[in-house]
Amino acid sequence: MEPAGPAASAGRTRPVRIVDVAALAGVAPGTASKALSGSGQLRAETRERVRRAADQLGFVPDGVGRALSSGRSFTVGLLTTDSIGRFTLPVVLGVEDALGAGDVAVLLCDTRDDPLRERHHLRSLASRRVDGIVVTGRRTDPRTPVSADVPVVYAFQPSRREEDTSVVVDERGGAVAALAHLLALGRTRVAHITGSSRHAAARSRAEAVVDAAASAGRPLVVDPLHGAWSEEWGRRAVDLLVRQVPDVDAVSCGSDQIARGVVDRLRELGRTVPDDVAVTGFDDWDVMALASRPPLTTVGLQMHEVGRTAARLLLEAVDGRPQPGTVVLPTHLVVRGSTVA
Amino acid sequence: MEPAGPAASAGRTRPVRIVDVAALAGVAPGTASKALSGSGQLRAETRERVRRAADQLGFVPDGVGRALSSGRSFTVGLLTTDSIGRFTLPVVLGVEDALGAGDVAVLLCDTRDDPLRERHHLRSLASRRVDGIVVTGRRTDPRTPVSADVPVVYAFQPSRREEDTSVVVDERGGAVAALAHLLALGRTRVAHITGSSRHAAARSRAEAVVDAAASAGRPLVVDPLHGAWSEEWGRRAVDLLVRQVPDVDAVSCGSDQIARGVVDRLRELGRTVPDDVAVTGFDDWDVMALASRPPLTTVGLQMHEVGRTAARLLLEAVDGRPQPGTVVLPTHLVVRGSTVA
DNA sequence: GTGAAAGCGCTAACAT
DNA sequence: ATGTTAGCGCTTTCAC
Repeated sequence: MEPAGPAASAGRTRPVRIVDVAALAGVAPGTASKALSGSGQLRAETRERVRRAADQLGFVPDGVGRALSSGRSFTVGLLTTDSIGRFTLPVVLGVEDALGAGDVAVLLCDTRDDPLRERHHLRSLASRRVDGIVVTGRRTDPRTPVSADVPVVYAFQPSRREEDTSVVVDERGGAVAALAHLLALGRTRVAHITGSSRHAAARSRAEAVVDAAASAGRPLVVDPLHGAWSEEWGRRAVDLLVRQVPDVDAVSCGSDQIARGVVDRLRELGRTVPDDVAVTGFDDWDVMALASRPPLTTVGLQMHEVGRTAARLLLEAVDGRPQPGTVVLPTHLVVRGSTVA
Repeated sequence: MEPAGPAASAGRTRPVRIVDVAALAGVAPGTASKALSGSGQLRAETRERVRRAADQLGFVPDGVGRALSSGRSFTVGLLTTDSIGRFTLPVVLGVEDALGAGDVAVLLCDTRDDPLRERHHLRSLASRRVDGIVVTGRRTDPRTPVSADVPVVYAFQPSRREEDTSVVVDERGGAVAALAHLLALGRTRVAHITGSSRHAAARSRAEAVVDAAASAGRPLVVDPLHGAWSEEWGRRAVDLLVRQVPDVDAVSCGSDQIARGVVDRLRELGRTVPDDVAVTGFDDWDVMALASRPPLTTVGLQMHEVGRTAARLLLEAVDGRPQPGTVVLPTHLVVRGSTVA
């Protein structure tokens, strides 16, 4: 098993080990280890000499050996409960970003909502001695906690157990901000169109809008319209809405997809957006928000930041400073043509 | 460092090692190892006894120890050259799918098109002693090969070096199939609207359409219109097109986004799709293809299969059976309402 | 067919 | 401040 693969390119030389570095630098392996890891008490000159030797030989420490002796693998697991999609993707990237910058690597595990697969992956992660696990999922409904022997942080989809560490987005705050924006524009007859009430996201956003509208003295003109998370539903909901409330002048939507359908249908019915009706979306999904005519005012979720924060909290926990509880990250209202001309 | 973390849940017991299993089964550690890995010559009865002991203790072999002694980490790297997106995502999932099913884990590395980051990640992968690397990227332009000491397979975006192993999609074939479909429908005045000619994908698809149209005796009514990969360009291109060729009766598009813009604008101009003008997309991106009115006939790319195939080829190479050269995967024409009523 | 022993490459505790 | 020693958990010769 010496020089095997033909696909190699540059230096297919027997890998350099720390003993080689130590020998070249004229020190003991243990000393070389300390010098390179920055631990222990070494003369600066020695440290430098070892470092140069390592550079010269192109030494890349063997993470496997290190993991075995140190008990830390410098690797974390990233468990996505449903297939990575539009929502989880930025979370994944945020995690990778925050971790990869150090030298912690990320093991990707996709469970596809299958408990069997989840167990399999947790086993696999355990056997690889990961230092911690980030769990993420597309829905916001709290999930059953995973059982692991290492710290776990939940990103976007929180754990049902409150003392676990979760990082979520302030959906209610975002929904309220969008509504406040509409009211500040002088709109008085606002409706809310959103997705299935079986999703916590739809429920909490709708509740927040209803409450905020009521306490502003401008209750919604109709109860929230629940349907699918699709453009098609957005279009259909508009038909229902204008029949009931012909003079509606603002629509707050539960997603950008719905909002795009709403905008399209309003235009087809001869209503001008935003002059006749102002519309807000939710998610700030560029593909929808920017392609819409006019582009959508919407609530940005900063999913990337959710991932980064989760990664940071995980590293803290791995270092023995767990932070139980849920961190709620603020959203960000992005104002575009669907509310102001 | 015994029972440390507070975040754990179920069995925070000192991990079971193979010596424990061996002791319970009444054999030597080496024998237990053989029994569990299925190697060596053992009496079936012994093998079974060890297996039961392992089950009973809930033994999960330590991958780190195993990697160190066996030289194989049962882990591969997944290097995405540009941020994982709509195209690379299914590839990533395909890779994870094909690998995770066995017990090979996937280390996720996102380089964001930054050569420095790429080097950093390659180093990280090398230090973790991955058994191989899958490289993927959103563009189809061949890329500079990566240099690694382990087998590498390129997925979707091929390597510039032909003897490397690459898995790509038959874009030309897909483009030709879409055109053939339009011609079979009896359309005679076909145009092609696509993305920037700086993308290999736009160029090769356009060339294929031009050639196939010409050799079918139905040359395109205008040269391919190159622009952006956006709905907006699709809409604008329609305006240009109908001015030049008022009686155009089919449009082949380089992407679903463009196709959706084309369909929308045609409808706004009073042309019926597909009766007056038939339109084909490319990618089969559900968000666009299904939300379009009518839904798009389009070329499915089977990116998931690209990932799976790449993973399989990588495992072969890791096992000492490299398969140099490029594998071209077929596309799949999905017929919907934008070409047939 | 099974046991004993020697490492894989590194770090950490202890000696010096 | 540096060298020495003893493992981390597993696999893999090589004896028996």
